[in-house]
Amino acid sequence: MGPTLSQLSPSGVPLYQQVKRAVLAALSSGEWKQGDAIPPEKLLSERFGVSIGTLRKAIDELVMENILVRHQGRGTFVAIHSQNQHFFKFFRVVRQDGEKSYPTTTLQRFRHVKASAEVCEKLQLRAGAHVFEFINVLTLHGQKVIVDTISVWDVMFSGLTKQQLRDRPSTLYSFYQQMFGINVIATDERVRVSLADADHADLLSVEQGTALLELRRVAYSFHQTPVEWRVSKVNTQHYEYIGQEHIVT
Amino acid sequence: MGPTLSQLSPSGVPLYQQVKRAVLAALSSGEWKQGDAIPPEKLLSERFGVSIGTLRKAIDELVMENILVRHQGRGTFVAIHSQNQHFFKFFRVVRQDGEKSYPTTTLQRFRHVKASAEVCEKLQLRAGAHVFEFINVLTLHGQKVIVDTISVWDVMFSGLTKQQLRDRPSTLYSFYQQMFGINVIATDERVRVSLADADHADLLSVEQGTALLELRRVAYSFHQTPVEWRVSKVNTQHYEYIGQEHIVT
DNA sequence: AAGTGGTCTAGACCACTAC
DNA sequence: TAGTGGTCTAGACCACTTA
Repeated sequence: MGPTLSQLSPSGVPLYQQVKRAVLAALSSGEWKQGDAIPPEKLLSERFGVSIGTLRKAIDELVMENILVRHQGRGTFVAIHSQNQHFFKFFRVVRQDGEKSYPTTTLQRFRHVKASAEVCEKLQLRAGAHVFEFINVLTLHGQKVIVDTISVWDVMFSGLTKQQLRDRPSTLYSFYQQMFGINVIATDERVRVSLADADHADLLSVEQGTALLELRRVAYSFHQTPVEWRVSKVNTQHYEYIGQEHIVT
Repeated sequence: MGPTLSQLSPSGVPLYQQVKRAVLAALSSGEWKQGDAIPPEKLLSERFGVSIGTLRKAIDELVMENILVRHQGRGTFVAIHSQNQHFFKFFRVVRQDGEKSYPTTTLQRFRHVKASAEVCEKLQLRAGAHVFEFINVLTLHGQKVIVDTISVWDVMFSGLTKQQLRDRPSTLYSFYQQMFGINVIATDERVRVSLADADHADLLSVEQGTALLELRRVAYSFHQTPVEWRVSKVNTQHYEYIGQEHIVT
């Protein structure tokens, strides 16, 4: 254990933000892994040399960002993506009657290719970098509703295979965590309309030229590092996308 | 001023949440209006009979929900919708290069009609209630991009006229605040694809049958009271919808 | 019973704003 | 200079979980 934060930095940066950074550092260094309980608040406040109130303010923000989860009486844990409510933070397609359902995934294609200019830009890669590109078809209530085309940097996901993707027992982001130690904590998602090409029409069992919802998403890990580029095409005949949900007051 | 909250309610509900409710009550009663500074924290903590820390926790949550805005050294204010960053919380259509721009609005139609079954459901009105229904065309960078069809309950917006809507100097939600004391604080927005009918094709200068993005939004005030039902049709040829924005960590 | 997070207090001092 | 919100402390007691 090093020196306390308050001794290190009279930098004008609030203490609780320094604590937050230190916790994030411990997370991305792998000191605490997904599903782990982190040390109790009392212990952490001593480790960082701050009061319990300051420590709690730092943890509060990390909880708000879905990076940690608190359970009264049990402890504070590193968030797991496969948990219900967290999953639907990132998966926002529901039936038009509002019914939420877990999708089942079918891996359609898996390639190792040179990244296109667009992929390089979105993933902040230098030109000529290679990516794994794979296509998933998602089924909801027995209907094929979504086609995901996903690109990830081959260096970051070194060793990724078709078989691993097929066999993963959990959600994709949970798989990223378990196999590669990569935590998806935020996304930037844009929506537009596009028309089904021959491939998508086939995969979704619709006519070519059918209007589809097109989601374009960059997923980020700690320190705003982009880790995944995804284009989803959604058949919204019976489904819809949750753009903004009610904030309860 | 009444008795303090802590004396009133040993109900098991956390004090800071009771404080939050009391502040919301003062807001919806009109004691503090949009743009007003609310009393200083010290004073409020005495009024509600709680410590400054507890009072701050209540205010913190209201700030997080964009209902209040803090300015260090100046005070805490009731949020105004026409403020830049707040406006784009609700208006989430941007150019595909990411450029944000304020829309200009043209009122296309204004009617006083019996609410349809769907409108009754969304606004939680009893069958047979009447609404004002009006249609706006929104222009971005000189192009007609969005058609909004908006319904509000006539009782809640009593006296609303075509002329008022045409002459309003500010955003629609700011207008709701100023003229009717109605604060929009949250929305529930769903997105799907639809094809342009003759009317929308005409208003947007596109071919009939063009694929458009369809946003279906319920806007809520305090206590989850629905105040507006809106269906927006967006031409996403050069624009896109922000589904989820990056959370900075 | 022991240990965890959840709430709450009663201050202190600092940074910023207005006068 | 006075008044505001922003940060921070060093506790206390409560509610919940686990054993």
